[in-house]
Amino acid sequence: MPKAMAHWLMKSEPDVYGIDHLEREGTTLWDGIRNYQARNYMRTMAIGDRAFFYHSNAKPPGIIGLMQVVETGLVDPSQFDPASKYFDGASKPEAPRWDCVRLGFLERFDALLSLDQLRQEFSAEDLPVVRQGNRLSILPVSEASAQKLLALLKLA
DNA sequence: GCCAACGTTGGC
DNA sequence: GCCAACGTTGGC
Repeated sequence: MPKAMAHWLMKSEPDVYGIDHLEREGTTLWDGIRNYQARNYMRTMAIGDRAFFYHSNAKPPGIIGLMQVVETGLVDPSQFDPASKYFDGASKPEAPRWDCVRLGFLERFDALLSLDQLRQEFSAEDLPVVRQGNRLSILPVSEASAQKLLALLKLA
């Protein structure tokens, strides 16, 4: 039996890169991740995995769309670009410190599922993004929570 | 604009 | 290896 696809939650600020940008471009390199835990989660992603697109620093913040992993194990080019805010002088091309994945647009939901609503429906154990102070921009979503999220998002 | 949470850095 | 200082995230 094939391994079941995993689900993720990935944050981005809509003013910087939101669901509108992704819908327009079709796919995007999820670059600029400079947190080891988030990077390590990306390393465990497989092609076909799905990710909920979460708008952070938005009014209100919440889940707005669905993406699919289309390419894995890519070197993040911004770490070598001195003009980039994500430039990392300590990372060497022969041993890149940061990598990323490519994500494809799947769906934009009719209504955003706000953080307030998420807090009503999920505990911090079931969906870590609702935990106060959680700054990690990439989080795993359990299969049960993913199915519940999809049901809630389709209902809206 | 404030500030809680928390990862990272650097002195020792 | 400890931990204080610092910087960043991101909700409010």
